[in-house]
This record gives sequence, structure tokens and C-alpha cells, in this order.
Amino acid sequence: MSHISRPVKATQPQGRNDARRERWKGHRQARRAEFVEAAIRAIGDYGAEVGMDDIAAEAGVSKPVLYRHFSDKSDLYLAVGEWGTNLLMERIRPALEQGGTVRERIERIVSTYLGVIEEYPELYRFVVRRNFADRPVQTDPVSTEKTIIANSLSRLLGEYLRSLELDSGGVEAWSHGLVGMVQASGDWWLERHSMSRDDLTEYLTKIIWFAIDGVLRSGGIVIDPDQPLELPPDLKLVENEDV
Amino acid sequence: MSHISRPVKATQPQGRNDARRERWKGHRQARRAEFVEAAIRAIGDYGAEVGMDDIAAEAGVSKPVLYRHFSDKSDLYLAVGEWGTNLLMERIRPALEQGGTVRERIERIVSTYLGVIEEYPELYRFVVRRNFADRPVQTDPVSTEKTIIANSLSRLLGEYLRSLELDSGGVEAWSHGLVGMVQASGDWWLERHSMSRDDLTEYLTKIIWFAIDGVLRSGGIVIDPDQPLELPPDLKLVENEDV
DNA sequence: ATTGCGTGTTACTACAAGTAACAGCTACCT
DNA sequence: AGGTAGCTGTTACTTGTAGTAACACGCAAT
Repeated sequence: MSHISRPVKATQPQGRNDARRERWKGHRQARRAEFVEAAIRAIGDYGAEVGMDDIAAEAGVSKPVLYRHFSDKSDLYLAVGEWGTNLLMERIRPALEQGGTVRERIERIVSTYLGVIEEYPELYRFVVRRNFADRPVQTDPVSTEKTIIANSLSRLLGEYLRSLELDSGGVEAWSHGLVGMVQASGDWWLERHSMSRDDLTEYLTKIIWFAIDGVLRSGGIVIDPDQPLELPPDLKLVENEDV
Repeated sequence: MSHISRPVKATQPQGRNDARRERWKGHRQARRAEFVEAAIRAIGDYGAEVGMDDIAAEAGVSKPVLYRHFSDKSDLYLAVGEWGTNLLMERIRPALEQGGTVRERIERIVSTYLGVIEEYPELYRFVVRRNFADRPVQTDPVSTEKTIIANSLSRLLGEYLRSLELDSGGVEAWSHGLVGMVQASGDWWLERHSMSRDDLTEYLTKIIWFAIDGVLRSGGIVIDPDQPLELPPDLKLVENEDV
């Protein structure tokens, strides 16, 4: 019988603290993070087709050790996707919080995104293409990542439209659509590289602004994309928060 | 030794016609089409996770018979994707060729697309999620399908912008982006179904038009989306034709 | 009668994900 | 001092699915 249980028991027999458990608390999380990073290095080396044998070898352990921290390959895949999502959000957050015009804000977000997929192309392919159909969409890192960004954009657009007393019924569809637009263009660019990142950033910024501008104009609002715009200060990116 | 070679030999020993070959010419194609349709039924029954055993059973044959017509599972997956692409193009073509206003044209295309993924949800998931990473993007049915549509849109937009003497440098990125937008919104809608198809169609039609309108406006052109628009009559959807 | 194209089948291989079953270390508890 | 909970390590092994070997057969054309 394996003397490691998965998941770690949430309760203790006598409800008493046992320092033996505390001893390993942070260690287990650090170990898991170490394996995720090993997976990312292996993906970089072997490509999106990487197997659990290669990931274990990169981590310097045998497969059973990996399987003590991840229930299966899709669990590891999920953790890798979360790593990528966190990286992306860490990079995008400053781009959002920094001031400037609408165009500058959109440009920074798009450029940051393209920079991340350019820096980690195999990781991107691993995450985007290796969708495990047995997982509900909610736990799919691609969908999770897109949903996080789409929901944040929904909230931004929704609050803005409502503050202008415009119809906000389409913000969820539009947000997913805009995220899909950037991702699809990025996907094409990653494979084709027929233009520079700066050129693509500019073209995408334009069409994103045109789409948003059209929504505002349909409500009679005209905004100059090159004037600084104050956004609601409490607005921040949150995960899976409904609009 | 198997007496079936893959692929069928293109030449004959004496360069003489042998009617025994002609006997099977159409049959082989019909058989293959039959297996593709069996695969589609099996996907409908078992979901996107369907295995080759189940597909063979649905076709009423054993696996070796399937493998005489498809080199591997990804080859069958490719054929299924082509089936889906052809279905989509067959449905979209009338929507494109029919006259009307810009808004009406866009609306028909979007509605047709959403209708197809609603009618074949498991097929959609099979094609969209089961990307075989060992296949180059060019033979990936998802990318192929999106590329066909994006390239057609590129050509439409490019010719239009050039006829108006506007910068058409971004049409490829925009086209892939617009296709990605519709697909991402459709993906979200298929999982969430939080609004009707007609509502989603209307919202998507709006933002697509806003995006295109913005491109035109940036060149000083203003077009009424509710006026009938004559498109170049020789323009038609073609596969992988460069802009 | 032979041959080229198809059909059929079961048993089998290959590979990668995932696990059984063991040994051992160390800090904490009794 | 001895027992225990948490971790570490390993190799051999199972499982499931894709894919194939190797055979027999039918039928129209040669």
C-alpha cells in the first residue's frame, strides 16, 4: 500500500495538531512547482508532444514521484496552463494599470500577449493544441485563460457601457470574440511570421479599437482613442467573476 | 503479405489498361466516404473521445479494413474535418452569393456558422479540440477550415480596400482575427448557451461590421451597412489562395 | 487457371500512461 | 528508545488504445 495518500487528508483523527504534517506543508507546494517548471523545460526541449517519461527525466525523478503530485497527465497539463496564465496575467497587469490613451493601453496588452507566445512557442502549442476533451471547459487551461481575460474585458466593457447607459447585453460575446480575435491572429502569426510583431500589434490594436469604437458610436458616444482615458480605479482583473 | 498497397499504385507494369483496376475506381472513394460518415455517427454517439474500435464497429467492419483506407487516426480525423469544412462551405456559399445589404450578408454567414456548430456539437468538439500536434498546421482541419475562410475574407477585404486605394497590409491578420472572433464566441456560446442564437448572431454581426467599418472609416470611406452592396461578381471562396 | 482488386477475420505488437509493491530517511510523538 | 507520519527512492508491471501481421476468400478480368 502506498504510504502517500492523494489528496492529503483534510482532517486528523484526534483533531490535534501534528507537527509532522506542518513539516511538509510548504515543501509539497514547492516540489509541485518544481515539477511544473521541469515540464515547461521539457516542452521547450522536446516540443508539445512531450511524454511523462521525458518530463520525469527532466525533473530528475521517476514517474511514480510525478504521479504523487499530479493525478494524471491532464492534471499536470492543467498546472502548466495555469503557470502560463499566471505569467501572462503578470505581464498584462502592468500594461493595464499603467496610464495612457485607449490606443496605448490596447497596444500594450496586445504586444505583451504576442511577446509571451513568441517567447514560449512550444508551451503555447502545448497549451492551445493539447486540449483534453475529458475535461470540462471550466478546467481547460486554454478556456480558463481566455475566460479570465474575456471576463475581465466583459467587466470593463460592461461597466463602461452601463455608465454611458448603453446596451451591455453583448459584452460577454464581444469579449470572448475579441480574445478569440487576438488569439487567432497570434496563432496565425506564430506559424507564418509574415509580418513583424510591431506591425501585427498595430493592426490588431486598430481593429480592436474599431470594434469598441463602433459599440460606443452605436450609442452616440465618440471617444478620441489618442486622448488619455481615466478608467474606474477599482477595476482589476479577476478570475471567473460574472459580469 | 498484404495484397493491398497504400497508396494505390499510379503506374502499371506494361502501361496497358487493366479493367480490373477500373472496376474498383469509384468504389474505393465511396467506401472511404462511408467510413467518414460512420466516424461522424460514432462521434455523435460516443463524443469527441471516440476510439478506432468504436468507429470500426459503427462502420460494421474490423479495424484493419479502416486502416486500408486511412493511414492512421489523424488521417481519419483529417477526413472528418474536411467533411465538416465542406458542409460549412456548402452552407455558407449561398449566404455569400445571395444579394442584400452588408449587414444581411454578414448576418447570414454568422448565423449559418452558428447553426452548423449547434447541429454538430460533438463533431465540432472533435475537430476543434483534437488537434494532432504531429500534424503540420497546414493539414490541421481546424486551421485549414479557418484558413480557407480567412483567406477568402482576406481576398474580399483586400480587393475592396485596394479598389478604394486604402492600406491592405493588415487584411490577413484581420481576417484570421475575425474568423477567430466568430469561432471563440461560438465556442463560448456552445458551452454556455446563455443567449439565443439570433441574439448572438446580432451581436456578432454588429461587432464584425464595426470592425470593418472602422477600417473603411480610417481611409475616409463611410458605407451604410443597410444599403445593398454590389460585390465583385467573380469573387468566390477558394482554398489557400494567397491574397 | 491465374491475377488484381477488393472483402473478411483474429491474434498480435508497440507504446505511453499510469500503478503495485517494495525499501529507506527524518523529524515528531509517545 | 521505539513507533509513526510525512516524505524520498526504485523497477517491474498493468492497462488501454492505436496500429499491424498474416491468413482466407470472392469476383471480374485476363
